[in-house]
Parts: sequence; structure tokens; C-alpha cells
Amino acid sequence: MNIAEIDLNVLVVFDAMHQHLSVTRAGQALGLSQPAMSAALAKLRAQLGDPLFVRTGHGMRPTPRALQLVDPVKRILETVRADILLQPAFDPATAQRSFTVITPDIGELVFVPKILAYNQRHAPGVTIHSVAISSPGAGEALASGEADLAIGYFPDLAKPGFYQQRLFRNSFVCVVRADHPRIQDHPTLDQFLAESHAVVRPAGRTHLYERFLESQNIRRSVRAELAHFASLLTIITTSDLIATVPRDIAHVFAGLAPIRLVDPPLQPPAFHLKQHWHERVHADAANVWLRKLVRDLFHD
DNA sequence: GGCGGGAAGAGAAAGCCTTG
DNA sequence: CAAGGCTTTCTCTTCCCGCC
Repeated sequence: MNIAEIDLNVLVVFDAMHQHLSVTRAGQALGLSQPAMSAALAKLRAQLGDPLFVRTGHGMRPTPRALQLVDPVKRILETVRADILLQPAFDPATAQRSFTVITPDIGELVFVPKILAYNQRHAPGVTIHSVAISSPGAGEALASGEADLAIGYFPDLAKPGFYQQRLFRNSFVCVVRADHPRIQDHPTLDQFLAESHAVVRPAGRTHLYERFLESQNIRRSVRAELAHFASLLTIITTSDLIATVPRDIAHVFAGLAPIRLVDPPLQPPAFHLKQHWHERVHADAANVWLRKLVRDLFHD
């Protein structure tokens, strides 16, 4: 007999019959009426060419052929339950897994160290591969599976097929070297514009503060234009330049070098940093674990 | 999208079998 | 022989699928 000719539901019927040894009770267990259960049993008998369960004075009793089938049927049903119906669990303590996370170089300074510190204690086999992909390409990378998660400011990913979760509210702050000769804690707009500025413009990313100044028709003297936030710290500590950066990165800088955080004279509307993922991995246990970790570590 | 055919299941009823 | 449980048959409903 060809497997395609068998309705595999009959295995469920067989198992229920073996458990209850009664057509009525087996039917109740499967949500079938007694006649429907009887019909299912008749179908099973026809397919296997054996009466399987026969009526005796002590209820329905299995035939030798039925007894022969008990273990194989249980194995098959258990395999279906465990390997097909149950979501595979993700155990961070034992998992050997690498996650690719899209985040700008700010993210590598702000997010990655905390994730790694957590993993070192609780998920020793989990590694993080950080990639800086610009906003338009991030969606493609998430959809193709090239990346698992994007963390940061990705307004292009607010579209069908993608999920997002807000992590924290961010704003801007100015940074200068600790012994800057002119800039005090609350510079006026004139004082701010009188200084020379260092600006970070990572390729392919939205520059919120730049756009804000343009919308206000404000021009400043830019002395250094950088592609990476990481280079900014050295430049600030060795010059009189002033830079306006997201507050989270400024706090990381303050822990690394003698700099001061200063309120900017103009503050654009606050923005939210989020994590984004593709619907393809929405139910994936490993991805769910990573998202929960990111939320627990960074949600304000 | 509407229609028709087939499959499956429910419910009712009648018949059969076994036990006490 | 009555009671309980299984089987069979019939009718009706629902759902799915293919066709136009």
C-alpha cells in the first residue's frame, strides 16, 4: 500500500481506541460523536485489513495486529507532537548560535557591550555579529535572513512585513573637552554658532540634527566632518571643537575621556530608538529571546 | 464570485451482540 | 429478557475544491 493512500488521522483514531477501549469514550476524547467514531474505526479497519478492536464481554479488545501496531503508532504520534507541532525551544545557556545585528557605529558602542556582558554570564555560546547597513538595505537584510535584528533609528522599517518595538527616547547633547575655554553648561545660540563644530555623517544614514538646523535656516561653521562616531572622541579631547550627538552616545563618551556634556541651545523633537525585525522570524524562539534581551537591557 | 459535486460529520433510529 | 454498547443506515448540514 502506498502511504499516500492512508489517511494518517487514522493513527490518532487507533491511539484513542487503544487508550479507551471503547468507541464511545474514544470518540468523546477526540471530539467525535459515537457514529462518527465508529465510521472512523471502520475506515481504519478497511485501510489496515484487520478488525483491530473486537467487541467482547469486557469491552473492545485489541487483536494481535493491533497490539503489534501500538508502539509504532505511539512513536509516530510522539514524533509529530515533538518535532512538528511543538515550537523548538531556545536555551541560551546551551545554545551555540550567532546573531547578526544591524546597528550604526553608535550602536556598537551603546548596545553591543551590554549584550556581550550579559551573554558572557548567561549565554556563553551566543555570539553577536554587528553590521552597519544603511537604512534602505537594512530591510532587505532582515527579510533575506542576512541579519536577525536592527537596533537604532530606522524610520524606513516602519512598513508592512516588519515589526518594531520602542526601546528608549533619545535627544541631543553637545560635547566639548572638559577644560574648554569658552563653552559653559548652557551656551546661548550665539555662543554655539561662534564655535567651530565637528559633525559625524555616517554614510547612508539620516542625520536628524543636521536636518533640524537646516529647517531652522541655521548654518554653523563645520571644521571636521567624520564618517564614524568612534573617531569623534579623540578629536573633541584634543581640540576646541564642539559636537552635537545623541545623548546615549555622549554618556558612553563621558565614561571614556575627560569631556563635558552641555545642553544645546536648540533641541529638536526627541526621537525613539527601536528594535526592528522581519515577520519571518517573529515566532522564532531564538529571535524572540534576543528581542526580549534587548528590550530588558535598553527599555527606559 | 457563484454554482455544483464530493467528502465528512452530526443526529436519529433500528438492529445486533454480550452480559448479568 | 432487559440493559448497555457497537454498528449500520439514512438524512441533513457544512466545508472544500474545481469549474465557468
